[in-house]
Amino acid sequence: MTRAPATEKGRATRERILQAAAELVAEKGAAGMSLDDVRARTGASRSQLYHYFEDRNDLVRAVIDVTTDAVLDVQGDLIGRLDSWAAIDRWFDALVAFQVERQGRGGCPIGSLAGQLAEQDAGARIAIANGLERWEAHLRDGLVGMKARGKLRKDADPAELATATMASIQGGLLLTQVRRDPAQLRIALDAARANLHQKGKRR
Amino acid sequence: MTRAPATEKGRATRERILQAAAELVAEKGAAGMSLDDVRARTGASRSQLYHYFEDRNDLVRAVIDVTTDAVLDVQGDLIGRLDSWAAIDRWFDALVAFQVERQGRGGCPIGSLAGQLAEQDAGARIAIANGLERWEAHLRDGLVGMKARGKLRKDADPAELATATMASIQGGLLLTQVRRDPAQLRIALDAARANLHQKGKRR
DNA sequence: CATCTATTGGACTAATTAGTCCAAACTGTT
DNA sequence: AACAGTTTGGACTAATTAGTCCAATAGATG
Repeated sequence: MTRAPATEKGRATRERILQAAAELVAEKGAAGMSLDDVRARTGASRSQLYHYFEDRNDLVRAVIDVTTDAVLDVQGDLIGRLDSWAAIDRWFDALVAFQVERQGRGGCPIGSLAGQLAEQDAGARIAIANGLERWEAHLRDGLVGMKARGKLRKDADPAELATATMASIQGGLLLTQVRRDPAQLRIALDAARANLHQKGKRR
Repeated sequence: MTRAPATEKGRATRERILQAAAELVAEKGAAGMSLDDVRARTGASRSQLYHYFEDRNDLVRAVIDVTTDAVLDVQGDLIGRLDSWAAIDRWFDALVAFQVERQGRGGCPIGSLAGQLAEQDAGARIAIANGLERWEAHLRDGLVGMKARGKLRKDADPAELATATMASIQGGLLLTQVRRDPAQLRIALDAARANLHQKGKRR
């Protein structure tokens, strides 16, 4: 049978494979990651790949989860308490700073996978949706808290605000990636911030 | 030599190949489109592919351009005169309606290619950037006109507003695609609209 | 130690891939 | 009809791909 490692050694092997696969997907895209690449980078044998993963798709889906973990991890504390304007500003600034550092390369590691996999593999699409949901939940929770403390107008809908903000983030990252210009994300986030502050309900 | 067809017949062949390639990229992703797929769908021989295109990458880049044409074309008149609130609302409504019709599938044909190609092929990245720029230019032009006619506040920056709006569109489409829920785009566009109306300058 | 399971090596298959090349067929021009 | 350039057919190469299978080894457990 495949899948869950029973020993510590097995767990380490699985981890090694998964880590290498995630790197390769980030470097060469999901379609560009080959099992031979993974083997070359880890020294693992074919048997090991198929011992810990059903098949290629299973590995890719695991990569999505591990990539989500990494994205949330890199945002660290910032994302944990998004319940004040100052915290949100710090978070936005960090997102932009990260893109400046990377010179606009790479886009969103999760969002990029959407275009690559959403229409090709239903399981992958769900995994990506889950990843984005985990992300969005942090913001939504923060906004709920802010509303409770009267920092948001009374008829504001934290869920919708969180969604609109995520859209600005993803779109801003996409434009940043394609144009190699972090200012694109800055502009999108400034607009997202204004929308959060927005006082009047529309539509 | 390759490239430009000299006769009408040649032009038709090139067009047939390009059309099939664009369909296949839309269906199976850029990496999933194989030259044999194109051959099968068009009945073209290998020589024909390499007669009209340098290589696979050249074909993909041509697909990007033709896809951009199609995206702008489908938005037809709506996109030509985005110089009133009513026109913008009609445009947004049409974008959402289109996603409802497609049940949230597919995302943005251009934006999806970004995640697939931006980091793998510099030429493709440029082509995508050009495509998005052509799109954004329509909105920017409309906003410039609105500002001239006093429909936008005096210190509004049409270029930045257009960029922020494009980010909302792309992000909204990405969320719609991943979640199979056109309401995601609706929410993003409502926020974009509010931002366009925005009176106060921030930052 | 004996045994059972987890882990690993690696040969092998079968299919698909992009790209090259040469000769044939077609088309318009003189 | 003869010629020149364009277009086409398709065999061929060389590389890469995911996946299967069997036997060997390592490690834990009684």
